[in-house]
Parts: sequence; C-alpha cells; structure tokens
Amino acid sequence: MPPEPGKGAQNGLHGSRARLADVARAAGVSKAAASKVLNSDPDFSARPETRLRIMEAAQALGYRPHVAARALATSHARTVALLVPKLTNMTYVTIARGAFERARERDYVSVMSEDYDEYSAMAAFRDLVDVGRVDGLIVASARPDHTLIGALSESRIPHVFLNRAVAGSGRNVVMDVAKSSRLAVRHFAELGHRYVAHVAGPRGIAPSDERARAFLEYAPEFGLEVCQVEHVEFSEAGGAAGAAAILEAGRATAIYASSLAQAIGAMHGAREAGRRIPEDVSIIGNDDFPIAAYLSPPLTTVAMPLRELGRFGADAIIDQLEGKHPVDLVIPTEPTLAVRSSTAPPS
Amino acid sequence: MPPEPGKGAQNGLHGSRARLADVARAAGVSKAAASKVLNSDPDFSARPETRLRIMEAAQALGYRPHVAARALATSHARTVALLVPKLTNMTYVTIARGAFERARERDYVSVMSEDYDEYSAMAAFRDLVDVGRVDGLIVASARPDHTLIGALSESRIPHVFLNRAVAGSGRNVVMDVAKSSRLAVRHFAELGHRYVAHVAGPRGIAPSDERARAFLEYAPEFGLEVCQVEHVEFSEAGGAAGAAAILEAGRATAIYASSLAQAIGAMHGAREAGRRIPEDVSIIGNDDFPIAAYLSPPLTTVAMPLRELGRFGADAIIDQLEGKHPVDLVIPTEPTLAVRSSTAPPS
DNA sequence: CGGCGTTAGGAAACCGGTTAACTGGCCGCG
DNA sequence: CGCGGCCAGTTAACCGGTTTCCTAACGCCG
Repeated sequence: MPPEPGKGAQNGLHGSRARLADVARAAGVSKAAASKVLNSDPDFSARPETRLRIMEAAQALGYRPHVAARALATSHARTVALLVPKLTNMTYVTIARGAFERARERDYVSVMSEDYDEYSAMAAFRDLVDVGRVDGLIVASARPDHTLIGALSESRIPHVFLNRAVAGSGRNVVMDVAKSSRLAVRHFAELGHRYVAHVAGPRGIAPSDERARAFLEYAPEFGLEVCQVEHVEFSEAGGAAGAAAILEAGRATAIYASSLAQAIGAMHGAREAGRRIPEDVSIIGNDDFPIAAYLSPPLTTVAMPLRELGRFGADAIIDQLEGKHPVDLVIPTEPTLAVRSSTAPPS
Repeated sequence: MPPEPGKGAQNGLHGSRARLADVARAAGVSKAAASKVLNSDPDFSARPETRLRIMEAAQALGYRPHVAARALATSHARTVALLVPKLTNMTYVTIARGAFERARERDYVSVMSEDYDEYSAMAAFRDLVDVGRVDGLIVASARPDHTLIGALSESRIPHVFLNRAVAGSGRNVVMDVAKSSRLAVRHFAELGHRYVAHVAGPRGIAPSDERARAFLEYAPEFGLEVCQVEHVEFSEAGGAAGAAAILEAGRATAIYASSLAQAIGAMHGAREAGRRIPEDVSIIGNDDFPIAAYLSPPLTTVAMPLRELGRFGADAIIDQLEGKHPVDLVIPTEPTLAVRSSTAPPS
C-alpha cells in the first residue's frame, strides 16, 4: 500500500501527528462534522454511514486530539492539581495515587504540588491556576488561617478539600476518622487495658482534632480512662516526644498514635523510656503500610482507606468541573484494624 | 479609581484574565510588539520607552500568558513527565521531589506517572506524549526488555533515563552508586568484620547490578570476604528473604542492603533467625530517611543524594528540550554514611 | 534631492481544535 | 403547487498566543 498522499505530503518531514483536518479530509467531511462525531455531540445529526467513515478515518490515522488546541478552544485543560503538605509522607502519596488513578480513568491528568508553606502554596496557585494549566484543585493541605483558603474562595476556581476538612466550605471529602479512634479504643478495651493515651496530630488540622475528639468520646464508652492526649507534629520526632511525655507522666498502658510515623517515633520513645512493647505499653498506629509488619515488634495499625479517599477526591473535583455542585462527603469505605504484635494485654 | 474600561467592559462577567491583546491595547502597541517584548525576542527592536510601557501594562493588568495558547502556537507545552516504578516508594518520591522543584525553577511543570507494568507505561505514553501534553520524559523506571524503551527511541520524544541507566543510550543521569558500596564495605572493615554479604536489588536493574559489582570489587580491597550476594525485590519482604538466606547459609556478620525497605526487612529476617543486631549481625541500609533513626536499633545508612539526582534529571531533560544534546552524567554530589546503632564490631 | 539602509513597529496568517449560524435538499402537508 | 421543517451536514469565527513578512519614517550618502 502506498503512503497516504494526503498525509505525507502535507505534514512535511518531522513525523507530526494526524490533525482533525486530516481525519475530516480522509472521511470526506468538514472539520466541524468530524469534531462533533468524534465528541459524540448529542445534537448533531449524521448518517450512520458518515459516522462510521469518520470513526474509521480517525482510527486509521491514529488520531488523538491535541490537548492544547482543545484546551484553548474550550478553556478546559482537563487537568487538576493536588496540593499535599509533604511529598515524602506516604500517607499523602497514597492518597495522591488514588486520585491520579481515578483522574486518569476519567481522562484527566493530575499534577502534584507540595504546599510546605504559605509562599509555596501561593506560588503553586499562580503557576498552575493563573496561567490556565489546571481547571481545579484538590487541596489536601488545608491548615487553619491558610492564605490559600481565602484565595480559593475569592478566585472562582473549583476546588475540594481532601482529608483535611475546612469547616463550612461545603466541599470536604473525608474518611470516617472517628471510627478509626473507635477501633483503636475498642481493641485496647478488649485486651483489658484501663488507662489509655493518644498521640494526636497538630491542633487545628481537622482529622487530628476529630480523631482526638472521638478518642475522648469513645474511651469512656468502653470503660477506659484517657490519661493524656498529646498534640504533636506528624513525624517520628513528634511521636517520640509525645510518647515520652505520656509515659513520664502517667499510668497509661496503651497509646494510639495518629500516623505511622508518629507510631514509629512512639515506639522509639517508649524504648528510650525503658518500656518494653507490648509488655509494658501497647501501641497502635494509624495508617497501614507494608513496613508496619516488619518493625520490631510488628505494629498493630488502623488501616485507613487512603487510596479510596484519593479516588473520591478526584471524582469530587471532576464532578464539579462537569457542572455538579460541590458537596461534603464522608467516604463509605471503613477503616479496619490490622492486629500485630505491638499490642497485648497489660501485665 | 474607576475600573479599567478596557478590561471590565471587554471581558464580560466571569473575571477572566488579561490577555495579550489587553496588554497591547493598554500600551498602545500591537499584539506582535507586546509578545516580542514580553518574550524578550533578541531580534526585535523597540524604543526603551515603548518596552517600558509594555512591561508596565503587563504588570498593571497582572498579565500571565495562557499556557494552552502558547503551547498551541509554539508546540511546546513546557511540561515534562516523570515515570517512576512505584509511587509509594520513598526513594522515587524523593527523586521526584527534586525533579519537580528544579523543573518549577525553570518554569516547567512536571507530571508524575506510575509505571508498574508494560501496559501502564504504554498507556501513560499515549495519554501524555501522543496528545502533546508533555514535551519530554524522565524515565526512572527502566527495566530490561521494557517495551517503553523501544517505543522511546522510535518516537522522537526527548527523554532521559534517571537512576536506572540504559546502557548505550547516551542519556543516563545517575548517582555514583559504586561509591555507596565502597562506603558500606569500608565501614564494615573499619569495625573489624571479615565476612560480609549483600542484599541486592533485582538483576538487570542498572543500579542494583552496579552496587553488587562494586561490592564484590571493593570488599577484597579492604580485606573482606564476600559470603553471598542475594538478588531480591526492593521490598521489606525481599530484604527479609535475602537476610534469611544469607544467615542460614553463611558466616557473614555484616549485611549491606540496597534499599531502606530491604534493610528493614533484613533486620526483621535477622531477628526471625534469632540473631541480635548489631551483636550478631551488623546491617547497613541504602538511602537515608528520617525513619532510619527511629528503628530498633537505629539503622546505619548510606545517604544517597536522591533529591539532587532529581534536580539533575530535570535539568537534563529541559536542556534537551532547549536544544542541547543528551549526555551521560554521573552527578557530582557524593553519598555519605550516617552511622547509627545497627552496626558494631563483630563479637 | 533621490535612493538606500535602518529602525520601530504593524498586519495577518497560523497553531488545531470547537461551535454558532447557516444552507441545500427532501419530505410532508394544506 | 407552495411552504415549512427537518435532516445532514458546511462555513467561518474564535480561543490567545507566536511568527513571518511587510511598511512608514528617518537619517545618511552621493
């Protein structure tokens, strides 16, 4: 078969892609017809035969619409950005993974951006939103008094808050965080503990506050006494400091830490304080990753549906871009407990 | 001050951005002049005064060029993609972080894509490259016989191989991996070990092979005998299996694992085999992350310059996009040793 | 004073799509 | 038979930049 004359001749040397005009010409129709058929425009009428010719031509030429051209014409880039506090935190990366995956399924691309401070967040905003690179924002990094939040509601850019809710925004997508505290508390109770403590995340961050609140609410329901709630950073160092404070002061025999890093830090802190795990103190971490099973001792964790959360986040923003109204959503997937050896009855 | 008539009137209701035409009008020049001045086109001449008017108008209107329009006109999206094997691996995320950071500094955006198998890689290729979304690819996921590599050299898309070199490609950006083995071996020798082993990554992956090769090369130079080199997956499970095999068979008193996850797995494996760390067996991990300091015992690691690697990777692809020829590069930053308590003299 | 080379900038085509407005032909109906 | 309406498309404007080619005005020179 000789090379398609309409193609090689037109495109010159550097193997450029087929354009809509090429498809139209090959099918013997106008660009408009080709465009509408390929986008299955509902109020465009064409003979089945014509449709077929267009589809086949597109197929044969390997036509893929050029996103920049389409973005320019429609003013939609089919791109969303995900703002996370810290890229090197597996929690956010797992959320991101779910979001990316789902966005891709819906034919959107996602870009990730780190929001480590006000400045970087606003820079990201300018470099992504202001130049039309992204249509919507998934914000997983909301902090109290964050400049970004004001900027968001002023600008009319579609956005959702993921994981870290912003009260009253009406666009929060979160997990059932209270249930995770409940699982931890119940496990401690079932093991026979009486005195429990919580290494919480920083104050003002919605899931931290909520997890702490639920811990305080549910512990009494299971007959437990809460000795202490320590609000510390989401890091190993924070966890270590929290555990140290708890173990120095109180008679707590069980600690629930609100992240994996904190739990690892807490284990370290407990050892430093001369406590054995789980004989002297039981520890539960939040968020389950493979590493938990390989720690010494293997860490009991609450497995949060992070990937699902990311998927729902992507759906939420894309729904919004496609015209739906934003809503608050607690995702249906529930946390589960992964019992390992860092928890045992008190001695 | 009344609202700028040229703006509010023209743009209608929904607060749209200033366009080049707006800037041009405000400065009393043509779009062409505005474009050339704002892009500092070297062979365009304008009076200093005119330049100033244009710059000031752009400033005043908060003008930012619309990326899609520019991409369409120039056929450059100023976007690169980073292909990593697995998003939930801190090593790659750290590399990605460096790459993102550097790309941003050079006014590019990066999208990250997971390449967990041939299919996903080719899908990413289609969804990103074929539609003109990205101009270049940073491939950090090269595996032997990967379909992608063939596709890459066929298509003319600019790309670099990061971390995992592809022999003969002439576009590899890597760290001095041999030096990491040398640091580990030397540390073991200085502690007085005689019999050492290596938990390596899978065969065929460039840095795995190179690290193993260097381990075998340098150990004798320091008077050490290599009992075993186990090629296993880059995971905790792999590390555990590797350590088990090593400790069952041999008299090795020191193990160098080629990733943090493997090292954590190896520690687990050693404990399972009834060995104490570091009394019975010393362990060094590769790649230093905060968590290493909080393990039990705190893990000695070789700190690889992952973030720097990412930065150089971004530079390499962007240089290529801006016309330079691809080259092989070993980045200048050298690995260092972070000594902690998982290593000690043999008993 | 006429011709020529510069300088400073403008007009318009183009990138590759989308979309509003329009049209020719055919059918049905009064 | 004349007219309206629908079907099956077409034409052309437009999105917001970049870039090629052109020109008016000016100074210089012979």
